[in-house]
Amino acid sequence: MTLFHPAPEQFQVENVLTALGNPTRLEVVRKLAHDCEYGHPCGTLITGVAKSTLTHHWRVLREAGVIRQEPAGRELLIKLRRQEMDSRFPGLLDAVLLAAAQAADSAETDADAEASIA
Amino acid sequence: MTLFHPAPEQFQVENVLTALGNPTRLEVVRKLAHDCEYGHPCGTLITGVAKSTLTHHWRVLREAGVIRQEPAGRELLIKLRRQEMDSRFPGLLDAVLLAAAQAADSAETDADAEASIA
DNA sequence: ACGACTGTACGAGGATCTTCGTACAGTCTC
DNA sequence: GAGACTGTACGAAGATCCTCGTACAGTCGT
Repeated sequence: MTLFHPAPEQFQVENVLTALGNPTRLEVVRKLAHDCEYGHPCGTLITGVAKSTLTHHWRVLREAGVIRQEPAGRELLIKLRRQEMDSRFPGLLDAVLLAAAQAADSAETDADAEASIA
Repeated sequence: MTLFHPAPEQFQVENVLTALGNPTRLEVVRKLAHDCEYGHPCGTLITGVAKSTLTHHWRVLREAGVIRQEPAGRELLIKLRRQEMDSRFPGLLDAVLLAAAQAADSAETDADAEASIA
């Protein structure tokens, strides 16, 4: 049961975009980007989702080249493959993260606006 | 039958990434980016695909905010909404187009390599 | 008005994605 | 070794996506 990690030359734009095009996965990637030095155990990033569902999302992200999963004891530490992604697709990850951050900001602003109305 | 075009504030990252995550649509966007001043009629961008299939792809791209469809006589001219996309998600479209161009290059290199072997 | 043309709308089939529950493999602690 | 823990593998159900054929609306020429 060795997990497949593609080499940077094997990264495909479509796969990366599809992987990041899912709200759950995009949220995970945002959290990982926040402190990308340390790896996070699989179970600590998202709550309220079944384990097997998460496994599915890890697979999609991993096979697109977005994340790396490294065994550490009985856990698998997840890290963003930021450097490799940047070297293959310069600026892509940054642009997506920036866009996602903007979306989160405007969502907060909306919530504030609604709250101030109520 | 007025086609819906979202305002830039309504653009959502997930939709844009999903729209660009499809090979057919990404190819279309690349062609549009090549000369984004002029609009292309719907039928002139891709061949070998059913009309109704194209209509589906135009809808996905349009509702994500990537393209605009303007009536012109009996045709609909398609343009990239590059400026609006850039103002909402800075650098995103450029990064995707760059990545797609790199992918196309490496595909050509692969083809050349295979051809030189054969 | 009529026919040719461009492209959307609708419905259907097949493939893929998302989610879940359950079962299992490895690892850590006692 | 027994039990708790982390996460994958597998199978299934439901939703969504992709593709197509056909039918229709609007426009241009004659």
